[in-house]
Amino acid sequence: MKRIQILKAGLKLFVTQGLHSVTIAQIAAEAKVGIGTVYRYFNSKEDIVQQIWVQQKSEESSYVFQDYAPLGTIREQFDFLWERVIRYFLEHPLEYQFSYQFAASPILTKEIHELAMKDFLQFDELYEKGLKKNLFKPLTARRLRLFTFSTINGWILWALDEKMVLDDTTITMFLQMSWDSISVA
Amino acid sequence: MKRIQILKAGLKLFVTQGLHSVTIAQIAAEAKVGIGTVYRYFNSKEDIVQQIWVQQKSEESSYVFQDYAPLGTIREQFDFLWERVIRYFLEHPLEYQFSYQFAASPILTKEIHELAMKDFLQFDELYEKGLKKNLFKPLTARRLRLFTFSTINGWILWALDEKMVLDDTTITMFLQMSWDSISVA
DNA sequence: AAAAACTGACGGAATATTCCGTCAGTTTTT
DNA sequence: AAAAACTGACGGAATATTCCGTCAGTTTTT
Repeated sequence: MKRIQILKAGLKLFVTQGLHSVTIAQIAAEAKVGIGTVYRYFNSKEDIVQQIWVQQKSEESSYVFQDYAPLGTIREQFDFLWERVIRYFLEHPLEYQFSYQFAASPILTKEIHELAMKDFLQFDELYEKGLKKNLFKPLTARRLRLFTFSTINGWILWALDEKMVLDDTTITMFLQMSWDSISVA
Repeated sequence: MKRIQILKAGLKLFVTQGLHSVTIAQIAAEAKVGIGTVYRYFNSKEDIVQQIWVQQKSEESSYVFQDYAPLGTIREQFDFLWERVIRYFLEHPLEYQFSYQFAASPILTKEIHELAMKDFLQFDELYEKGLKKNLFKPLTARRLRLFTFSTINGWILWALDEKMVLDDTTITMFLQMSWDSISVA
């Protein structure tokens, strides 16, 4: 419980103030917890960041894959999953910003990334199936997934930045754009 | 001269170690400059980051728009400019990572972003022309530009990460994907 | 030779981290 | 079943450590 409080507090502060200007004492205060307690659960500020990342990716994937069954056409599955990703981030702007800001941070090792990403590998199965049916441009499943993700990722960034209203029509168009970019003409 | 040395040193250290773990003394050492000298040119670490950003975007845009003349088809202009963007980043991985890592940082204010982005507005003219000819999906020029940029941005991230070999064929395909995502079917 | 630029040792403020007493809850003893 | 002993999470004061930013002395430029 306290551990989660600390993670949430850290996430909020890191996103709004930037890693370097957040002190452990601030995190403790925001989490309504003693400073010592922070050290009971974490070794350092970097450790907190790493654990937020893992926790975060885990929450994301639960949301995305909840009730997911790979039925229907590839396109339907594609839309189902990516729409979930989009909605998750739009509903959790703080978490999104954290995700964006730290994705390329040197604090997160390759090991942490792999650990955190393992739940997202289901995406690759989808792309594999699409490739077999010659729906996609000739890249590996992994690369197609990364491509779609980075597209969506950047798009959400400015959608939040410009406080765009994201109704169903907009999201549908966006999924169409993502699809068009990887599918064969 | 020393100012530029400091900016380059800061960029390198921030990217490889992360903002919070880089000290002014480290930057001074890397730049082969006294600590006091850093304070002669900059007020703080945050100030250094902001000035790196501005400097960086300025170098990028010089590279991208060098010898650019809006001739030929929209598609040709599109390819010309975005290929330049891609090549710039591929040739400057450190600069790319800096750009990626700090794009969403709370250190960079809206003012800094606007200042740094003003040289890239030429892109919007291109998109405006394309919109007039009904080549693109019905979004604003600004949004189409941001969309393409985020696509390319994310793509370069994993290209560098996976140490992909980026020959002309790959770049051509990639430009095709970016084009496909915004053009009308 | 005067002014400007530079250097890096140093003091002290800021911050991280440790350490220990407290106390609510649990287990053992009587 | 009451009392005593035990446990370990917790908080925050104390301490260790880092890091900033200044400034006296030095070098370079004009």
